[in-house]
Amino acid sequence: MGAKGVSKGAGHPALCDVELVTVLSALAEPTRLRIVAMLSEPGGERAWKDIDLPIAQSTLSHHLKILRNAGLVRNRTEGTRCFVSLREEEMEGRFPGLLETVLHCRDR
Amino acid sequence: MGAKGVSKGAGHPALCDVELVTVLSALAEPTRLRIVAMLSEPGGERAWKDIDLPIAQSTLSHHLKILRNAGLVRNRTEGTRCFVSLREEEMEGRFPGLLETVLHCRDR
DNA sequence: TTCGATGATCGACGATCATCGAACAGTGAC
DNA sequence: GTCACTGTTCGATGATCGTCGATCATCGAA
Repeated sequence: MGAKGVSKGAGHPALCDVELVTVLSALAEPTRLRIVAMLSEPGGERAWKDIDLPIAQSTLSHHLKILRNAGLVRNRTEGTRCFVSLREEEMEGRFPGLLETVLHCRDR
Repeated sequence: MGAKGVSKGAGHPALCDVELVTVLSALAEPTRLRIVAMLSEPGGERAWKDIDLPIAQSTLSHHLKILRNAGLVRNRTEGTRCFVSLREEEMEGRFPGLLETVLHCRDR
């Protein structure tokens, strides 16, 4: 166990260890940007299975891992299910305004 | 010639044709992010030769092309010399706050 | 016209990436 | 225990990327 009681293979990095370029790389991919935008909608948390995109399950898992490593999203396991959410406040502390600006630019 | 009297092999895209993901991809590389930060410093315009980084000349040309295609920088040819500058106001019109936020996040 | 300088373009290379199906590991239900 | 379900991990494959040296096109100067 890393820092908290986290989910399976994950491991969430401390935001201070995350580089800006890592975050930008994570966001610079259409599918991942779409996931982040989806998670930013009201409701906050999203069940894994509710993220339905035209990609294989293993591909989605791969993208979520990249978003996790970039400190953008958080995994929470509840029983056999998994929930994903944005690390909005923490990202705001590390990279002020970044997430909000990117999301705002996305749907202008 | 594309739209304006532009420089050599370049061709600057209209900002409305540039996708957000393209901009993020362009910024998601250490060398290019460094170039953009360099161009954002007081003085605005930079002579090609004054951009000295530990990379080959052809590599720099390649990175500047990517930044150009992303609408981030502009090339101006004067005789045999070339000057590079940020398209700050135009980027602000297309992606409000993005450039400023990213640059601010870079050197916190 | 010939020369030197400048910056773009051209392969080529190794590395990284997005994608997939298959196999694996953890959980709750039976 | 066994089964079904869920999400991760493992290769593998084809595409893209960053990098380089070499070549090319353009310009001012001699």
